[in-house]
Order: sequence, then structure tokens, then C-alpha cells
Amino acid sequence: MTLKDLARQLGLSPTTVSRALNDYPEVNAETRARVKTAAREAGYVPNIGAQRLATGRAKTIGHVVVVDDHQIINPFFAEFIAGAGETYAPAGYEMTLSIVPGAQEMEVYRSMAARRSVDGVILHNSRANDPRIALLQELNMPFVVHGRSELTDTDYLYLDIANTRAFEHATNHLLDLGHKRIALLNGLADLSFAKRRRAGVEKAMAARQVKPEESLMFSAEMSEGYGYQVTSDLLASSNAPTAVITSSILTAAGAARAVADRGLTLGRDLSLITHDDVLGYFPNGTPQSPVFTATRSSIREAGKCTAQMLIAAINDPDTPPPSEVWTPDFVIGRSTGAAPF
Amino acid sequence: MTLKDLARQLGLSPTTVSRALNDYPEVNAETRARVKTAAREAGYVPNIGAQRLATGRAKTIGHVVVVDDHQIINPFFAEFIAGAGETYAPAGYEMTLSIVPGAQEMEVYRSMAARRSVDGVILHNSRANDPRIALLQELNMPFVVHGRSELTDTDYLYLDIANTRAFEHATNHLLDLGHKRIALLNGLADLSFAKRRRAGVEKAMAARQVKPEESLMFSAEMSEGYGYQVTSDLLASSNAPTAVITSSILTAAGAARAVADRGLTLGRDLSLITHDDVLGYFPNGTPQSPVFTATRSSIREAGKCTAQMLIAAINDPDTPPPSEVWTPDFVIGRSTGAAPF
DNA sequence: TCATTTCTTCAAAGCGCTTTGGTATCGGCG
DNA sequence: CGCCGATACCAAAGCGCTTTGAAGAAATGA
Repeated sequence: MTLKDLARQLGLSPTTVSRALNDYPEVNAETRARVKTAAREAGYVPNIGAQRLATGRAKTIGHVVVVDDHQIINPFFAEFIAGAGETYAPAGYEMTLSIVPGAQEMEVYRSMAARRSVDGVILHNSRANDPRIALLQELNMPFVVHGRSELTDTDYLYLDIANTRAFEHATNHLLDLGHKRIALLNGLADLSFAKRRRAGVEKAMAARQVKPEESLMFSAEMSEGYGYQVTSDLLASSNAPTAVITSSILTAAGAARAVADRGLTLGRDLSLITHDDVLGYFPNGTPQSPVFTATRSSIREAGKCTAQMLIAAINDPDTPPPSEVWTPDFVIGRSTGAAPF
Repeated sequence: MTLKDLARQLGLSPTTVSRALNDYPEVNAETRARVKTAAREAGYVPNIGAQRLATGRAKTIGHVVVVDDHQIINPFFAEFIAGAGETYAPAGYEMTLSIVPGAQEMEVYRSMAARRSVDGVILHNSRANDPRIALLQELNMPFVVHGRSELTDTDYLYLDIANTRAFEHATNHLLDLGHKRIALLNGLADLSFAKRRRAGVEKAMAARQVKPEESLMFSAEMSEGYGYQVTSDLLASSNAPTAVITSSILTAAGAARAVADRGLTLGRDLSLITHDDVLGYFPNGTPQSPVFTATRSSIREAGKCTAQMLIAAINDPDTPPPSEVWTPDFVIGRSTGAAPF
């Protein structure tokens, strides 16, 4: 069933049918209704390839996910995608996922632009001085960054959370409880959010004349195993920290397991604050009673909003929406307590 | 830069250029080389919409993810997608993700077929007598099911693991250790794998004249919180089980937390076996020393293989590849031990 | 009443690619 | 020498949609 078939069946021209379906004003209201009814009854759906070719718009948003050989797929990504995806469908957009080795990432963006396979992209895992930003600007491809790069000389759209402030706050909370030796189990060092979180921790400590120790600063992919391993090692060391801050609830879960393994108690023998992305499948206890003291911001909501921003920017390139920086909540759980003596 | 531009620049017809690029035989080898070089240098990439329209093939695989209001996105999905995505790119396919409310799922498949937006789909979360199978067959849309439905009267392509056998084996392992009261923390009851796993547990128990208790059989979305909650309740009850089987490592982690919370020890006070999908961000300890005794099968590899099967089926509908059933590994960790007294 | 505007509709020209159905050239063969 | 089958290329016709430009019909105003 093509437009032409439908038009013939209705005794109308393809032009009129097309315009009726796309809500152009120059069609008689009655005709429009007749066309729409017939289309529905005949199960007519426009061919997407033809539409793309004719309009030049793909009605598709691209997400590029870098997965190197043994690298894990970012577990928070699923949740972000869920949020973004929820907004695409009602807006008439599709989402394509490209999973590629890191070495090919830039090439993928170029090819997306050249073949016009997407109308815009969302950038994940923003990095310091992210080279993707310049590339996309050069390619004239609309994009929104989840997170902020450190670039200041260039203007781009982003949605981020106030990482520095949140981790400064968390650190102050620990300092208030008397902790001095605080470890940070951060994400990969070159990611923007990791840089900012570390800066927040250091800022808070500096304000109290507490010297952060390099040996307590860790960076890695935020898995459960990482939290377990590092925390186990720390607890076994002669000069163990009294508090730990983790960048993800999975890492926190690993840390908690290490604490339990040694017969210790979280919140008494070791205090822990984590950032919580509000993962559906790994909740931080219940809303009434959080397990971990945490900075909290829903990554799923971030996905929703980022997608909306991008669609707005595509539809109206001259007046893009403003970038946003969200302030995470701070919730007190059972994982923090006064520093031991 | 269009095909026509490139052709003009080379002094050739669009026909010849198209054929040269697509490796048709009726082009002089030298001409082909010249065309390919010129295309690369000019950065020519075919417009995807035009290609779709002309060939009728979308070079795209669809994945539909159902996300209802408060439903979580399946955490294993990310890993499966990663595997599938890795095989799409080299094969020249793209992947589109549709995230939709459950009520719209069938409609999405219909519309995909009508608008020819994808060449095939992969079915997630196979259910008993899955109605999607009949629909896709009716729509004449190639598909592969991850998991098996219980349909026997119809033939379709699937990749599954031997759930029944794996859980039968796990249960036997516990029975051998002297456990009699065994709880099952399963996935949602209407999912095929959950049905099969439960059947495996019941089969093993029946073979030893142990009566499974309905009150120890649980079904829910496989989150950490679910594992924690159910295990806490069980441990607090007067007639607690001595062993627990969980369908996911996240649920197992929750169960482990519940055990630790009560000051008990896993493998001594409570035995636990879990299924492990080999999540990158939540490994089951290390390969040398698994934390949980587990049935194990990589869901990422499943994604890879499922995608390959689908592409093969699309390219050659008359001789589709065979369906596959993989046998999970069984690994012994530190979470199982002899039943108390 | 006729000129002018507004309302509807349509024919036809693309969008950028693939594919069908040629034609010209050339060597080989009887 | 003429015929045939390869070989290498091309013109043109789509694929199914949108959009431009035009044109009747109806309504309005002078």
C-alpha cells in the first residue's frame, strides 16, 4: 500500500493525500478527515526510506557507544537510554545505537553526517576537551552532551549535574563526622564527571586544611568488583581510611561486600558515601530508608531531558534550549557515622 | 557529494560508479579501483535514505524494549545489546531501539513491517505462547527469539540456554549437600526462562521425593532490592530455608546483603546458587575464585550469536541457520556448603 | 458585472540511489 | 569475412514520498 494506491482509491492526487496526512492547511477539513480515515482503515503507513529521501530528515537520533575489547558497556547507559527512548517515540523519532571500537568513533560520526542517517546525536561519557565536540560542530550536526567538557571557548548544549558541589558536600559531611582519611573510588580519570568529583573532594578537604592523599585516590571503570577489590586492599592496609566515597552504587556494593567479608560494619567501622544514579535494578534501599548515604540524581530523567533538548535544537536550530545543570539530592543512609575515636 | 557528482567528476555514468562501488562484476577492474579511490578521497558516502528506497532494504535490525511506567529496564539487556551491536556494525547493519509501553508493542511491530524501517527484529523476554511470534510470522518479518517460547506447533529461530537442566543441576547440588528447604527467587513468572528454571528445580526435588513448597517460590523483576527483601523476610521467618537459588546475580547480591545484615555467613548459614549472565560490571568474583556458586552463560555472547543468526536468516531466507541451545557452565563458589546439622 | 482574492486541488519535478535493458567495442571462431 | 559472445559502459526508469508552481472554482469587493 503506497501513497499512490491510497490516492487512487480515494480519487485524489498523491499531493492532496500527502498534505492531508501531514496536516498542511491547504486541504479541506472534510477531505482531510476522509483521507485519514481511509489511511487508517487501509493500514497505510508511509515508507520511511522514501520519506527520508524526500524530506532530507532521518527522524532518527544516534547514540554511539564505545566498547573496546574487554571494556564493559557502561551500566548506567541502559538507564539513560531508557529515559531518552521514552521521549523519542512520542516525538516521532527513532533511536539508533552504534556499538563500535573506540578507534572508529570519530569515523562513525563523520559517516553519520555524510550519509544523513541521523538528525542529531547525543554524546555520552563526556571527556576533558572532548574532541568530538569540535568534530560535530564542524560537521554541522546537532548534538547534546551528557555531562560537560572542560572546553570554555566554544558553545554547545549540555545537560550535567553539579558534580563538584555534590562531592564537596559529601566530603564535608564526612569531615563533619570527624573523618580525615577519605578514599575516593572514582570513575575513569579522563571522564569529565570524574575530574569534577575529585575536584569537589579536594576542595572540601583543602578548605579544612586536610591533605588529600594520592594513595587514596582511585580511578577505574565503576564495577562491583572494583569496589570490592580496592576496599579489601584498603581495609587490609596498615593505614586504612575511615571513609570511602564511591562514584557509583555498584562500586559501593562491592565496597560493602568487602566490609562485610571482614566482619566489619558499614557506618561504624567504615563510612561510605556513594553517588546514586537511581538505577531501577539496583535501588539504594528504599526511599524511606536508604542503605547508603548518597548524592542522588536520576540518570533516567537526565536521558529524558537530554533527548528533549536535542529534539528542540533540531526543530529550531536558531533558538536552542538552554543547557542545564542539575543539583543532586543528598540523602542520609546507614553507611555513615562518626569517625572511630 | 552525491553519486552523480562523483560520476561527473570521474567522467563516468552514475550506473558504472554505483556498480563499481557495490562490487558488481560488469566493471573493469581498473575502473573500479579508480572509482573507489576517488570516492574515498572525496569522502563520498551513499545517502542511506536513497539506498533504502532504491533497494527496499533498510540494513537495520530492530529491538523493541517494553518499559511500562514503573517497570525497570532489564539490566541484562544492556549486555545483550552490546553483544548484538558488535556484530551489526561489521556486517553493515544498524540497530534501532524502540522503547515503548507494553500496550503498544504489537503495534510497533506492525508499523515496522509496514514502513519497512527494519529488515528483521530480535525478540527479547520470550514468554509462554508468545503472541509476538505469530504476529511476526504473519507480517513475514524475519526474527530470532532470545529464549524459547513454549509453542511447539510452529517453527521459528531461537537461541536459548538449557534453563531446565541448569537449574536441575543446581538443585541437585544443593540436595547433595543435604539441603531440603530450598527457596527460588525467580524472574517474572510469565517469562519462558523463569518457567523452565522453576521446572528444573521441581524436577530435581521430585526425583528425590522432596516436596517443593509454594511459599518458597518467588517471582519478580530481578533487582537487588528484591533479593534483599525476600531473603530478609525468609531469614526472619520461623521456618527459614537453608538454601536459596536466584535467577540473577543482582538478586543474589541482594540476598548476600541480607545475610550479612543479620550477621550470618553465606555458605554456612545459608547456601546460595545463582544464575550468572556474566555482566561486565557485576562479575561473579574472579574466574579463579567465584563468589557465588553459579550456573553461568554469557548473555553478551548470546547477543552476538543471535544477531548473526538473524543476519544469516535475512540474507538467505531459504536456508536459515539452526536454532541453538547452549549449556551453561556450573561453577562452585564460596556461597554453598553443607546444610546446617 | 468583472476583477480580485481565497480555497482546493493537481501535475510534475525532484530527493539520490539501484537496476533494467540496452549499445558499442573487441577478440575469437567457423 | 561475417557472426557471436564477452566485456565495459550508459540512458533512463523507477523506488515512494514531498513540494513547487499552477490552475480551476468559489467567494468577495467595487
